[in-house]
Amino acid sequence: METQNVKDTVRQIFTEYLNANGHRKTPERYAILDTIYSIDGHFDIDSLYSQMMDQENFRVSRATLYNTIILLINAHLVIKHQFGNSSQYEKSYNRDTHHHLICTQCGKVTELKNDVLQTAIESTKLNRFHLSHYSLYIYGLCAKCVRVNKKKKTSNNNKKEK
Amino acid sequence: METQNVKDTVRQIFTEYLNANGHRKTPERYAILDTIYSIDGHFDIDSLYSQMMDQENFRVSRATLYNTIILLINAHLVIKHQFGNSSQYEKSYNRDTHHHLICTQCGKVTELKNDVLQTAIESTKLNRFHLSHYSLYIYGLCAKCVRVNKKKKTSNNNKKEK
DNA sequence: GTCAGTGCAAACTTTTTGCAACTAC
DNA sequence: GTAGTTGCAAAAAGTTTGCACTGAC
Repeated sequence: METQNVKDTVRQIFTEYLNANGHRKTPERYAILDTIYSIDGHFDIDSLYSQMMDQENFRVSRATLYNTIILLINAHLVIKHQFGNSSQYEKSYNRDTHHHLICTQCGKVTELKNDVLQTAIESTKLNRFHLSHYSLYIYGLCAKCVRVNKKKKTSNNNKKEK
Repeated sequence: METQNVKDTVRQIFTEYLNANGHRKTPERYAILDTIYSIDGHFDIDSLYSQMMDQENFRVSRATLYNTIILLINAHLVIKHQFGNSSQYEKSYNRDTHHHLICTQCGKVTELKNDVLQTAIESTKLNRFHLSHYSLYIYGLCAKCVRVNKKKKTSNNNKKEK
């Protein structure tokens, strides 16, 4: 599906959600939705704020961003993650299910797509619990940081030998 | 393994970690470790602070709690979670690997033990990434909240019909 | 016209930091 | 003795809230 198509579809879904819940259809809300669906990967409130100011030239307050994000989460158009210090978000419509590799050293987040894993999680029987969505965070060292650590170790050993 | 045994073992592991990294073995650090290994399930800094004050009668500052927790995470004796607003922690030595069911309505966190799932995750091939640990968070509604919602829905329908 | 939604600033919460006092080594 | 640690308070960072104003309905 093309980007524009996706944007149209999610706008429609959002409209239905707003109608169904008696919320108003404000220009801010659609501008925020549009901006989010222009972003690939993760973002936090601050970078969304900058993006709207600089790229889209649309002025909204942070309070409105927080308010709207909650609506979008409820409409299943955005999902929320909590790695690092601030909450991270990402668009969720028309996206493949994926998992996250998080480097504990540099904080870099990489997406991992794996059908076997996905099936295993989704077919798990849950007692007395009604699944909505899930997040798998895999922590470790990215290739770059493994290299950095090896170098550091070598230079430390040299120091000790002196 | 008995609780006291576990406590002795983790104290020993912590000592080795502190020695290996040139950190001092202060009474605060051991008191914090001990308290953490008295807690079942998750805790945040605030509840750890209260627990040390009230139950253990040991006065430490929050700053020291934050500092020490980082050491314990590095020593693989504690793991950190980020559901809800504040960071949650739990002891990790001698604990079965488990996953988390998080109710999106009431925030209740339940542990889920599932070997099939665990094996599936651990046997996943990761390209250019060196795994350290992982967290699977499953979001949805707990049995209680499903019931609450059903009731609410019914009473809403009644309202509409009036 | 009405009330939900917005912007702004202040408040609040959680975590980090700077610095003087303390203490493990 | 001297550096690593601690406690305290202040600062920072992220998020929520109160309130007057605005605009969607």
